[in-house]
Amino acid sequence: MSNIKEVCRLSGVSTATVNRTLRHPELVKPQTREKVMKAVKETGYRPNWMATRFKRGKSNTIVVVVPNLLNPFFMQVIEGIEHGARQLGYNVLLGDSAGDPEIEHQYAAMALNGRADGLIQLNHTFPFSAEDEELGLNVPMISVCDRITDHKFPFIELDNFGAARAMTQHLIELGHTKVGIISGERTSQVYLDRLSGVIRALSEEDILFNNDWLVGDGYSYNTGVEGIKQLMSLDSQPTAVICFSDHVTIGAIHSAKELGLKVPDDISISGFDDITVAQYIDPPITTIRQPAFDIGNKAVNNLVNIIDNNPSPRLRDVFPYELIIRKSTGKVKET
Amino acid sequence: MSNIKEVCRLSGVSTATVNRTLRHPELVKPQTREKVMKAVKETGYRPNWMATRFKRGKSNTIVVVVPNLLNPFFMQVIEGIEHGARQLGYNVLLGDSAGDPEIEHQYAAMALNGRADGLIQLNHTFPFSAEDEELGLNVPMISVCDRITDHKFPFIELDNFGAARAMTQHLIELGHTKVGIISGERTSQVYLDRLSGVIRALSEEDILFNNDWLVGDGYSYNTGVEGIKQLMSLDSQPTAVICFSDHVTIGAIHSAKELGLKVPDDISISGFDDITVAQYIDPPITTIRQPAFDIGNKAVNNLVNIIDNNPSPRLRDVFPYELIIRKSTGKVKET
DNA sequence: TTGAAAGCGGTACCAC
DNA sequence: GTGGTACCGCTTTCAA
Repeated sequence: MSNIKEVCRLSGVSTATVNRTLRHPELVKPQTREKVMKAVKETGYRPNWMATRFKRGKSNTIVVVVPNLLNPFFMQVIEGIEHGARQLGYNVLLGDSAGDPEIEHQYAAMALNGRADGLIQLNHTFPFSAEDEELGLNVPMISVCDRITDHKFPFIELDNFGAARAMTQHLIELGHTKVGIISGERTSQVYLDRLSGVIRALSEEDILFNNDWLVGDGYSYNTGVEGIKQLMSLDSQPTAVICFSDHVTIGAIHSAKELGLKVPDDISISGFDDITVAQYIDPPITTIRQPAFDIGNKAVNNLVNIIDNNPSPRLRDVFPYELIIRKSTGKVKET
Repeated sequence: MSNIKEVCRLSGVSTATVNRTLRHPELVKPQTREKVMKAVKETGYRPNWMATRFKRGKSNTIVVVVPNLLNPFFMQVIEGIEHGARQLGYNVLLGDSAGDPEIEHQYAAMALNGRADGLIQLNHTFPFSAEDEELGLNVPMISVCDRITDHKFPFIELDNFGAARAMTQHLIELGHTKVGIISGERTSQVYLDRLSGVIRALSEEDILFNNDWLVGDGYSYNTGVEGIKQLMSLDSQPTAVICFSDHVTIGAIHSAKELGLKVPDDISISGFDDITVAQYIDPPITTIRQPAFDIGNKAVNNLVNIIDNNPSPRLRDVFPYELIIRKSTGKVKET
């Protein structure tokens, strides 16, 4: 790999001029410019990225910490991040934490030693460890899809309360009063917001929420499988079940069918996210669409603003949901 | 952010000693070591990553170029890459090319200016552009899941020929002789390998492959939807269809059902990849399992060996498939 | 066992 | 418009 001095030798100018030619060509006399460009071409010179970043004291890199790469919803958020980052001149370091706090810590630390300029966190757990407290104070950071409770970090999220409420209203309109939930992770704020959306919609119609119908604690297919088994083993069973992610819904529908139930004739099951496959499931899933790409895109933009010291005054950015009605929910069965 | 000099001041030693204490503690007198460590703690010193990498002339970073983040199969490969990279002390830069050669080129160029030490390519298109020819010569690079035809780059892939042959044999055992294909991208070597696996298995039983039954050119759900429509509009229709990815299979099953066909009673449909959702589809998909995580893991390991100048003598690494028989394939319908 | 010092390759200020 | 040069922060050689 050739360096700037090589170019100097060939073109007979100083490093300053070579640099100027490349960064501010308008300040260089055309003839000089040509000489330099010719030498650049001949040597195949490309400015050393490390040297440049080092000198400038900026990495133009952000870290994205994800709990799980296999969920298309997260990946769509990351698509949005990646797309935005590229447009803003940033690179994306992928940090698959697999839920391990130690790994999260490693990735988070990258923002402390100049490896990265900022951090996007797709989890709701923070600080990752006690030592990470300093992160929050010193590192541009933003939380997506979930809020970090009790900490003052900017975050971007769906109107989870409204979405859950709308889904519940949809079920009530279909005649359901016995509404169950297969929840996502209980430790998250998202869980609380969605739960209260459901309860609110029910209470607006004077329907009482039955706590026995609240099961599940995760986002996997198996959460749905087990959730349905659990709900269907109860003496009094819900006629409709809201799952907190489409993966859970897919597991739940599968499980319901295995128990001999017809969806939606015997039981209505709805989802969250509207991942692409939702429409190809049998029956196609009624769900809440999240603008995942836009959320990711907004996240980088806000993050880069923080990095550039133009932080948005607001801590919270909320995106609207969209209720997508398909075939996995239907009128309540007459009994 | 404090630097090494700060630590020098506080501990009263030279930069050399501070550095040694951190990198080769055994060479430093215990008392000195303590002094230094105390100063490190007090200042919260972390060696500047950019400076270190710059000085060492190595980025410890690899770029992964993916055509599509929404396919769980790719993502599982990337999980394997990420996991292996972390263990080897490397970071992963995510390059979502979205199939755009210009973007691929941008990411590929990172390996030419010291931004990254190497490149893993999950596509089969290369060179991305004419200028990228130099990449192949100068940059540690490895191709995964697909082979770059006509270029001498190391690659890692499934035994696609064997897998397609095994799947076809499975269908033949079920009595099928009319076997159709909904193909993945036709420009890829994977396509050719799988196609010839199917044809071979058929010819071994003296069954002729009908070219009208070869449709499709992609990996999306919609490829499957359209593929089935196309096959079912023929005068003579296949009784079994092999899809080249599970996404395609999911679309195909959905489409078949919409046409009023029962799977597998009226038509058998099989897949490739064994992504997690395959088992939750109705009917659960008969498919070829690819050891995606291991493939990714192997890829980084090989790549890092190349980076370290210990390239494996072999250009090709093949992983074994596993035939997973579920319910989307069944005995041929008597007519 | 420790310290002095020469870089790594660009960048950008300042002088001409 | 151009060139000389100090410097970013760390690493490592060499000498003490």
